[in-house]
Amino acid sequence: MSKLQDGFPIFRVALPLPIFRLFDYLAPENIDISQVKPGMRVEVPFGKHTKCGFLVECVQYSDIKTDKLKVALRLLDDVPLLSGKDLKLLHWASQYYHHPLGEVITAAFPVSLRQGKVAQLRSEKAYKLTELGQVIDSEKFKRSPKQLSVLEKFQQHPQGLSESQLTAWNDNWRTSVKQLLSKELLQLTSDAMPTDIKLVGESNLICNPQQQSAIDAVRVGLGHFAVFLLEGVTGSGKTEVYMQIIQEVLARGQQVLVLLPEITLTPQLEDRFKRRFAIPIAISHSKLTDNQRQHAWLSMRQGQTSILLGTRSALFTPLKKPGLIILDEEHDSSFKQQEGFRFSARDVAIVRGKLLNIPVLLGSATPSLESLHNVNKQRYQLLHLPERAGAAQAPSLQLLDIRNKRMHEGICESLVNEIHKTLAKNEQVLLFLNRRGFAPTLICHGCGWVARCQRCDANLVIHYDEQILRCHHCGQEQRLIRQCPACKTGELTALGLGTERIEKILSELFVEKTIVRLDRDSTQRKGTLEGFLEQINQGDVDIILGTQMLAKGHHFPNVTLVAILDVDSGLFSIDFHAAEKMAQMIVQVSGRAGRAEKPGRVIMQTRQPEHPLLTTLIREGYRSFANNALAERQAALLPPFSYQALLRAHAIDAESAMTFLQVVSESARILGSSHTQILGPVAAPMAKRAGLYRYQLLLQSTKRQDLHLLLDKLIPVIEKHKLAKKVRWSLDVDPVDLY
DNA sequence: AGCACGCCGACT
DNA sequence: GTCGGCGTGCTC
Repeated sequence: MSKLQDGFPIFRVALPLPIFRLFDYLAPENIDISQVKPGMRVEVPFGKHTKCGFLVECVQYSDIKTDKLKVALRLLDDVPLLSGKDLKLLHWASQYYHHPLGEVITAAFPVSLRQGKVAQLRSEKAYKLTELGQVIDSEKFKRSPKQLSVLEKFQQHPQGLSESQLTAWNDNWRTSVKQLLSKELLQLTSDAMPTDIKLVGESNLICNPQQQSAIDAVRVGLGHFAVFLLEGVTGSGKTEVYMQIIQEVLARGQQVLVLLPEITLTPQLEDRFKRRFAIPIAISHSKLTDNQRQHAWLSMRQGQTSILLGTRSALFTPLKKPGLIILDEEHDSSFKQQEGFRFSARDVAIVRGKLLNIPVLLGSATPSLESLHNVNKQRYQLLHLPERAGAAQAPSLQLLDIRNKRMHEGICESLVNEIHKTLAKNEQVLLFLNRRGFAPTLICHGCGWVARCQRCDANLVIHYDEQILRCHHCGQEQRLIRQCPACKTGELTALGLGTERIEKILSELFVEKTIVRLDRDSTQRKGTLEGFLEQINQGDVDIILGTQMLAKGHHFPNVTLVAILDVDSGLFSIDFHAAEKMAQMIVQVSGRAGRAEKPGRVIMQTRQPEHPLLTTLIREGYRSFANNALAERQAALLPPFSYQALLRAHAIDAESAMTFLQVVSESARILGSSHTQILGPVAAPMAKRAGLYRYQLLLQSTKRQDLHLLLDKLIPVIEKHKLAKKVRWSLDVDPVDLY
């Protein structure tokens, strides 16, 4: 215990470590303590090395003996990079998700700032032609077409081009520009930014009354906290609503944060925003370089950019003048971070909106049950858009009972006929199967041997194209074998269906037709997806086949028939979220099809035509389904009518993972209130994965406060446990995947 | 997390 | 006799 003389304060510092403690340091000498503010980055000695931490507070006392305290090396910022409100948000998140503060704060910063680099917005370089460059003759560049195209680009822009303009034109400009600089055909220019970019954006579309009232509702709400749930199917004009509200926020001189679940969706929205708003738009997602993300982060912090479009990790970007947070496709589980700091970007966005006192706009065609529940509780305001803008009709959903029907390897004969009819009308067909590869099982017809992954409790998936067997859980691969390793004589058979196999079947059934398969395997190379989409929209494709990828974002106006080949696989899951996800998937896939004059049809192959989930969804729509599902959750006291936290543990041996959780569960039973339930520990649904044995303990309570108090008490027990290092454990508050 | 310390098996 | 395996404990 040490008290120091006045004016000799102690820094309490959060370090990016997986431990819950803060670390105390003596303030550096010769420092003006009145200028020191929480949130500033501090460089501190730590063990053998030095680390970049975050100042949490300045105090006069420390529980650490004075001789043990080290002196902080230096402050890295003149002013905190995060506002007091954003720091408060991070403190809240650390407490709510029971994750160490240092790691939570780290998550809010771009990589280079985490490492203690100077937070300076690097000004962009710009280039223009030299005099020599202006008179170059193209003959000399026959063998370097890339350089020639760069030169030609510059000839069209004599004032010069900035780095971001070049990137917008062509991602791979750097090498050519470098070469042209050394040939003295290009030069750096410090002239003002070229002004030949289009300054006037497209004008607003005319809205229908529902769109207009949604816009008005949020507009009126600007300037204070409120949550709006914009419910509107694909084609109902959600984006137009977003853009008109954004326009209003911009007019007030404020900034907008727009979050999307996936990277693949950003370019489309970016395009539409760029056409509408004649201002720079910052983009932030994990496929960008650290520098690009830092640039977006700093330019929002300094108020140089007013719109940020990003994924989950962009949620914590500081905003100089926050005006609105939009979270599109709010039901999407990608908003939940699934490792490390397991936060829900949707839920944290709402808390952020509350702290910043600005509205949060959630959008979806298939709102999550949580959000609908919050609407019912009048915590969120519902804004409903009509089925589809204009004359377009909602696609019709129908079940195709395939029991005892003649099948062409997974495709029912009557579906084959429907596909023929659709193609005959020169319309496109979309087939959905959420399983990639050729077949999920390789089995011996002679002895029943099945190809299993050595490291996981899973079968190996046949990838016929690549002639390999691959585990979809750990990625392990081996050559596709031809002989049964067990009996050496039996015939090896591919059991079950994957997209690769369906593609083969389709090419046999529809010989003359062009078929495109879109899944993780077929679109691995950068740009292939874009290429396929272009091909599809030009009408060069007859049948589109794919996985989950197809369910998001992309719209195919000439598709009039959508078939979901295996709808049953989502109906029988141990995870209570499965039904909700299945219904959302069906509606999202069906939203890919059709337009005004050509309404779409959705056919779902099933062996469960009476299943209440399917029948409710089809006869009464998503909202009825959701109401039923909520009633079921309420009866079973499942979320959102109770609160959950899942403690996962994995280890090389099953024994230590299990013992660890047993010890924790015993403490939990003692420490919990009468409103908390401790379920387990049990083996995870896939008990062995990537060579590790996995167990889990579910904590549940009808009172959120009780659950969190229990977790507060449990964390020290977990940390102190001697197996805590051997067993890898993680705590997931509000889990969305019970796997 | 990263690193040091420390105590037990197969090797020059 | 040592080198190194990873179990344990500490970092202000």
